[in-house]
Amino acid sequence: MPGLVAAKTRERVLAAVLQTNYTLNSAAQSLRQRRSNTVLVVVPDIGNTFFSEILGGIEREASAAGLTILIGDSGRDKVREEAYVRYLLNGRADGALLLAEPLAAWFGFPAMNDLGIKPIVTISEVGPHHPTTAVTIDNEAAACAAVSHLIGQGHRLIAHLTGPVTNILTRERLNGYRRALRDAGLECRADYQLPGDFGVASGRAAFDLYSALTLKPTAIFCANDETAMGFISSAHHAGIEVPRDISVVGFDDIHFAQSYIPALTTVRQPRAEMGAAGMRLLLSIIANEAPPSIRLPFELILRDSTAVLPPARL
Amino acid sequence: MPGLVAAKTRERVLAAVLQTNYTLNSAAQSLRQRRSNTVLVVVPDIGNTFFSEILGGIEREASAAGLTILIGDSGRDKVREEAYVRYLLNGRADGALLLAEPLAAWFGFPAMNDLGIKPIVTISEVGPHHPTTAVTIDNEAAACAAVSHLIGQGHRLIAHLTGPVTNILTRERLNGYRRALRDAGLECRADYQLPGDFGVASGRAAFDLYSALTLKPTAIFCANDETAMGFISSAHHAGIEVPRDISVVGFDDIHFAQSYIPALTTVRQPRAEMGAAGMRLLLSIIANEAPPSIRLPFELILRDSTAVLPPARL
DNA sequence: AGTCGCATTGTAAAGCTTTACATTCATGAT
DNA sequence: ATCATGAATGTAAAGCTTTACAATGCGACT
Repeated sequence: MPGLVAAKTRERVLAAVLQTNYTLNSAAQSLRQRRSNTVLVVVPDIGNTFFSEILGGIEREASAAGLTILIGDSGRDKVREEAYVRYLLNGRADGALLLAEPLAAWFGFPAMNDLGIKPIVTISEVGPHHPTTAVTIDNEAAACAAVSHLIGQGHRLIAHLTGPVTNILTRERLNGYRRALRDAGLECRADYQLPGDFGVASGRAAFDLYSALTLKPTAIFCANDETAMGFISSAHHAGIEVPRDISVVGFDDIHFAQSYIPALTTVRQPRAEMGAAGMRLLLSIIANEAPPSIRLPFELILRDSTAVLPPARL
Repeated sequence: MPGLVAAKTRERVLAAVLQTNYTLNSAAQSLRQRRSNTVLVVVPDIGNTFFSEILGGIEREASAAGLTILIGDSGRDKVREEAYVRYLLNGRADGALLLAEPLAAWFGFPAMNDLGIKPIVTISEVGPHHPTTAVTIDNEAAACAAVSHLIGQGHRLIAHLTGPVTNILTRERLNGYRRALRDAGLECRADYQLPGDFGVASGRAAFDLYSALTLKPTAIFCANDETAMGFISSAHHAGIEVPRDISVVGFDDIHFAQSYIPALTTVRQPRAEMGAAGMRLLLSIIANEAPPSIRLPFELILRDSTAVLPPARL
């Protein structure tokens, strides 16, 4: 390899390259190398800011490894997600990073299962039916910490605005909520569990349910920040102020949480790091290793949407 | 073509396909077809919610046309954006949709200019130096409408929180702001133009500048919703309430604008439609047509962050 | 009945890069 | 001086699909 090529030869080649506008054709490259140097990232909803920061982490790690990321928006739609499964089978991507609980489709192809190691990593949500290597936080502990904080502030009547029933995160956070109440010897009322779906609108709708309650909760733990904002927004329009009349805790610490009025008390997930860690796991799997799943720490961020319960209201 | 293939032959082939787990290899396909059936979408910041909805529109139109979209986050970084230019040259994408003013790099390759028609469409921002086919709104008129609304509410002292100086949108919206003032015979004070950069933090910083003004504006027109939220958030912490003490108008009508407290008066851009229209333009260019640029209508959305100026304060 | 044309099927090449292998050359050692 | 070893260069094939072209066959028309 010493001389590699003579200087003048190199020069002539480079000149020719410039003249001809020669560039590598990545299709031919992929074909011969039998890999695409691309990883697929499937997000359930690209409009949801929660995923953006994760994508940032993924992107950073991917470009460091010289990989391209192909972002697919499944819209939580089965058919669309199945279309993305094809991307792996077609060789358009070497592996997939799923930002939602993986559908069965990801495991329905022998080609996928033939490999002892599946080039799939799940971030944030881990599926109980089809376990993959995953990056998560301890949602139950986080929810428990959030609710315990409210209890510490003197709240005894604490509602929970849940996520969509089918989602694993919803169940985990609900369990954490229940555990915190139980540990404090508080009652776990069924009518205090308000249904939501992680969307702003469902937060608004939840406020109507709250309004209809005869014994009003003094605090509410929301399954994510968006629903919390929807709830607070509706409350504001009804003359109910946060945290004066009710304390609200969110989940995720999305970008706008700290600029909201009131600034939102919430649980921060290290989203960029989750994305980066997920990508590193995937690279490791593609390199035929079998890395263990990762659980990252969460952090309770105290801001202005929660307050100590005035003694008079106890 | 009548019989095409006999039923039993078809059956046998299909059986073989199943047995062998045969799937089309897209690399080979791209290589032979000399196109990738993929379009590149370059966003300056995937974490910015403004772009999400545009992406949604692009995605919808693309999947209808059987195309894959490859989303690249340039991070407003020249080097990274130049890397994406390669995607076109490499044949990894058949065309590009740019969600920011295109850099010179997009036009630096003969291969690109050789084609009379460049497979590039710009959405939202159109570059004056390197004009491409584009989808825009009339930013100047929109800004003018927003400021005129404030004037109609009795405001005479109206500030403007600008975007980053290098951005074309900043200039257009600033022009609209000035025009509205001029048309109303109002003074256009230099110290009422507060610098921003479309980020929440710059909105916060702008509030400090506002605080330092001796003659306080009674209204402010912000170049986008994020800076408006930053401004309002800081104001709130300082005991200045919107719209009681100052009216605020944003721009973009991002997802959270209506759930903000107060709900934001803002200019709505038809983002999904802008994305869809951009994709249609690109498809048309790829099909070797030369479609004209498109200008879509905007809409002034009146919410709670603006109010009629009390006569006492005139 | 022969020829022409249409339709279908089959075969081969093109598309561009990478990898593997063979060949050549040079250098060092026996 | 010859052989062996290593490096460097050159050649060919592989990777998978699509497209173009040739060939085959059948039916219809003259």
